[in-house]
Amino acid sequence: MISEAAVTSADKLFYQLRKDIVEGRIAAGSKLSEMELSTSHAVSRAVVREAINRLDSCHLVERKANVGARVVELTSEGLHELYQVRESLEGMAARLAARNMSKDEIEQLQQLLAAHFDDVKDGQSYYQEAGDVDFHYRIVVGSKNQQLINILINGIYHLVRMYRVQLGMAGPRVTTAYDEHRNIVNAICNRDEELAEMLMRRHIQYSMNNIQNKLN
Amino acid sequence: MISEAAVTSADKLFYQLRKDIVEGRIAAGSKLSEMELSTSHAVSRAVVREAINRLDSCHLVERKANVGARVVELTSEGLHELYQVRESLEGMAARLAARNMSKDEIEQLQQLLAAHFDDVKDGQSYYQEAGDVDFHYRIVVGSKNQQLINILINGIYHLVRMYRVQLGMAGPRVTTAYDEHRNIVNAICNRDEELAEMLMRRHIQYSMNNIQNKLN
DNA sequence: GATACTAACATTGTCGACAATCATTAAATA
DNA sequence: TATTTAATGATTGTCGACAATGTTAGTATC
Repeated sequence: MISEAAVTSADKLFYQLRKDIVEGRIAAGSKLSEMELSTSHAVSRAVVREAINRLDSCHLVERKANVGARVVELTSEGLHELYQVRESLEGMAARLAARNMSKDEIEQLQQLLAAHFDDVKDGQSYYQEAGDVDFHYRIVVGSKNQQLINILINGIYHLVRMYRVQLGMAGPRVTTAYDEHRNIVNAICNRDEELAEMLMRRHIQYSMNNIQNKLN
Repeated sequence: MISEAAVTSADKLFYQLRKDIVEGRIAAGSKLSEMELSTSHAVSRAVVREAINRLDSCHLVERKANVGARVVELTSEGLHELYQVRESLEGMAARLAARNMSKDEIEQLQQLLAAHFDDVKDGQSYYQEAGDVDFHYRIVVGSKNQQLINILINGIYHLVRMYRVQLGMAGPRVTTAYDEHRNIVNAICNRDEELAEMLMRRHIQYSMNNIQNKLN
């Protein structure tokens, strides 16, 4: 989807730990011991420290000086706050995508949606999440705003995925999410910035309500 | 304004370098040499590396593996992108502030505005920027959204300040900005989320247009 | 003279050891 | 017995040295 070449050891460890945290192999709220990771992954503490620093950058762990780093906890408030930020940023992304996406990019987006539709029709809800992620990625990238792309893709999305993975995906939203996606694409295709932003914000609000239920 | 206790050496160096970059003592686009900083600040390269990593986290420098870190460049596009993100996030902050600020906090905000007004009346535009920064800080904090607070205050604001400091503050916006602030406070006081967000977004758009002129 | 290769240099990445700080436990005192 | 204090152990912070990579200058070849 998006290539992240790991050139240095710290890169590799960072990607590995990020994956382990997002997918729950390292439990939420648990402590990250530098020594332990150092021995288990066969690298020096320096690269462990650098990896942990980067996890801190994308808000997956919290560091305290002279104490250590803990994986963030998944709470109802945290999810709420995260999705408010997401609503705001992705709303802007949709607006900018309507302004800046090329005809080609829009066409590809429509094709993606068509493929997505076939999956829904055939009842293959298995691919739904990957499709959803891909959809949002393309719009964010289509905004052409590097700052925005960076904050969302290198930062917030991993935390979002952590909530989704560890709380389990919802079922009955598959088809309605498709309709929402279609309307957003139409707005972008019509270069209607205002509508694209509004629809994206609502889409994310619905999405949060859907996950929120799992947490209570 | 907001206390950041520097407990470790890396903290101190990070704050120092951040200040030097924001205020232009370390030129935009220049390279950060680990050895050089290590000797000039009398610390080991390990703390320099940690400090640089943190500068990377708040988008003040860009790192390339096996090559090094450079201070970001100040470009017209960069400013534009930054302010689009700011508009989106601070708009949401104003909305949430209208929802979540306590009566006390709102009253303090009004007092701040009154003091600000006295300054404007007396022609002391000198304090205008500090006042403006303080104003925006309080609304962001008033949102009570930790994720939002973190992204803005520990991340974006320093880059914003970098643009403002190095491009010089604008003059004729002092009084009109005051009016905009007053309207925003009124909306928050009336718990009008919709209006608060809209006014904040416009306020930031105006603010950007004002700085944009300096770059061309 | 321009280009490709090579070698020396400079810079970043990684490592293991030591110093500083925090957490825990045990002892002492009220 | 509850609370404070001291000492011990474990963990993080910092350091200097070595390894790996990128850069540059010089040489050779076409």
